[in-house]
Amino acid sequence: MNLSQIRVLVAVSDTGSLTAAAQRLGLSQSGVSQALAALETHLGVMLISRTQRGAEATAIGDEVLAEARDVLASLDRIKRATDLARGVEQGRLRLAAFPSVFHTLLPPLLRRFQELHPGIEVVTLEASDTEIEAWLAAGTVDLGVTAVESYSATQFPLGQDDWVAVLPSGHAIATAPIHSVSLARLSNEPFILATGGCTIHAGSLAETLGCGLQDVRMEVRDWISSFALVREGLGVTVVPEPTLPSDRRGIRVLPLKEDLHRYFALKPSFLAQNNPAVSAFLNLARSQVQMLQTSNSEKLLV
DNA sequence: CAAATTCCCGACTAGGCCCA
DNA sequence: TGGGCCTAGTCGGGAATTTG
Repeated sequence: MNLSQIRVLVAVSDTGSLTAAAQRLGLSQSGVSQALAALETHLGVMLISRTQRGAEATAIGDEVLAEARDVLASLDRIKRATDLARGVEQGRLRLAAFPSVFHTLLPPLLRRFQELHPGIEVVTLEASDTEIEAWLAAGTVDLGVTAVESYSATQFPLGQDDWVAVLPSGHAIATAPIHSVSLARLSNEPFILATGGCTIHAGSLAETLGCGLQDVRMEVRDWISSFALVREGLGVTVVPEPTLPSDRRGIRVLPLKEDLHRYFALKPSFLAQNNPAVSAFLNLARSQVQMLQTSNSEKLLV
């Protein structure tokens, strides 16, 4: 009996098939079959029941699997301890967020993380917040940035956006001598609804305020598209302030009278709670946020 | 509609290669 | 030399398709 056979046993149990286990371990299907058979021969019991529809642990297989997982967990702890002793830090962090977060909150944090942990590979994925939630639930990613209305215990505060109104420069409100406008006032205007791949957007904010958007002319995912449509005079929109374009010709930006924010939270996958790369990233985010808070920064990381 | 055929997937065996 | 892994070939069963 050896560690390779134990890894095969756990992989077959996790994936439910010898082929999938082989793909996970980087072996051939045949190699997995032989390793498993050798383990069963050595122990004298059938651990995995093979059928045409897949493979599943027998009763005694379940008992052996519990011990096998303990063995692999111990091995991981030994590896981590020895890596630490040698000053070697390796691993991978899969991080998902929606596009606007990659343009605003994350770059300084990712840059600092790579400086502190050059041995950890960071894989970033852009998605909508519903996709991110699904990936976190499935363990497809280790960490996700989600937009929330308030923070919960399992989430880690990352930052916040202020919402602003964007109007065509020739619009009656844009030419009026005012310094702010209410979302309630804009909710009756022809509206370009931009979501940025997030379920918290001008529409949901208006619903929260009890007014709702009365005349949504178009719904777009991309913030840049919404600015182009506003510039053409097709409607007004409300967007997070960091997404505003540098070229503001043809549009006017006004703060909202309502105190509206979009909060961002770092959320780890339940499968990644013991991942040292995830712990390292959360620790860095915590220290950066505290540093900025103590310097009286209005926003956390922006 | 039921039986026959074909296709595909998953698993196993035999034989051979590589390396410590 | 033996263990670990690979490729090629084979088998069995379910699903899909064809045929009468």
